[in-house]
Amino acid sequence: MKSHENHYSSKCPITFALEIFGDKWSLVILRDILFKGKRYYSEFLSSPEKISTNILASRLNKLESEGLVSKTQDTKNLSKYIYRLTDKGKDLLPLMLDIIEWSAKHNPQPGTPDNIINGAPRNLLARLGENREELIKEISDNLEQKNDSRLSDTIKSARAGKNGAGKRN
Amino acid sequence: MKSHENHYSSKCPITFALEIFGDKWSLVILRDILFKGKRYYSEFLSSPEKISTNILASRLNKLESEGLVSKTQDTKNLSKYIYRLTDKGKDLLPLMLDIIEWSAKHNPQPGTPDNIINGAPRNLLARLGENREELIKEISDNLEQKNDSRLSDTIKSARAGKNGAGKRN
DNA sequence: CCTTCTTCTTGCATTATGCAAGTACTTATT
DNA sequence: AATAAGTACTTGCATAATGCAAGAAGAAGG
Repeated sequence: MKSHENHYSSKCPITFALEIFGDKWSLVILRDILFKGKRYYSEFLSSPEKISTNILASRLNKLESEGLVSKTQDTKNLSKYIYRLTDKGKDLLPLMLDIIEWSAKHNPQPGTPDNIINGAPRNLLARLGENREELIKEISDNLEQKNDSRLSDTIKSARAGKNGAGKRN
Repeated sequence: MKSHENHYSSKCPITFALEIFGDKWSLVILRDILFKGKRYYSEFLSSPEKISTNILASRLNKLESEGLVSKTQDTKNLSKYIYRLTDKGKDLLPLMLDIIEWSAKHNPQPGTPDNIINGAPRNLLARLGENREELIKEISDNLEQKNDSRLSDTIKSARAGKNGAGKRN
């Protein structure tokens, strides 16, 4: 990046944000971490959207350099790296929930199971309407959980994704 | 788009949303309508981000076909068209406000005027914290206003943008 | 060792975006 | 009426971003 294009300059907040995560893949990666509990390169690769390896590497690198994601070596397997959200990355949770709500409202999907409303888990949407702040805190607090048994039903269903009748695309 | 790529299929809400406005320019256009009160092609062209004419035309066309924006001929000048947000487009306002809040928190900008916090108007941020729903309703209701004199201070300052000490980039 | 796992990198094809010029219609000016 | 200026685009070509397939390098497992 040339110095006169530095985005830490006087500019609109929308432009600032778009330069950091306004591409085709960054929010998909953040979704995988936030809602699917993913942490490894290979886990991101296995998502249904099929990001290619070079793009994934470059996005993870950018997200790390922007301070949204941290990268640490897995002490149990030195060829693996653990990607986690920083506080700056976790602060995107409200935004992600807004996207989910908007899509749930405007993406009519006939014939999906009862517990999924337009691609979003029903109880996640319900809790969004009831107590948004509580849900945000719960998801945020549970980010480091490795064992599903300690997770709430809301988070479990969110991580399960297309549970029930999964017709893939 | 091939039929098997139709985004109205069983898929995650994040992916659904990204296919509609997850590009470099859509949210910039929506920002101009929501916060700057812009409605004409030439007004979008004059934004500091300098979108090129072909991209602007194709994005407006896509936003219209996705139902976020409506296009009507200006009865006072038949060579002009008015672009407005539909309800589906207006429903992105909470998302836009979250982006603004995130950027305001994480985009440190030294030496900007007192009324601008990291690129966002101070009183907009204040009202976001105090009564978010009221602010959303106010901005939404005032979208059709042509005459600035009837707008609240919050909306006026938001539309003014880099008011005070505008160093451009 | 030798194979497999894991995280990338590299080279090349395809798609998206950027830039400059041109077109068609409408409005304003002379 | 003729000309110029305004407005919303389109078109052709250059550059940049993304997609795909293969390969490289260190770690783990047998």
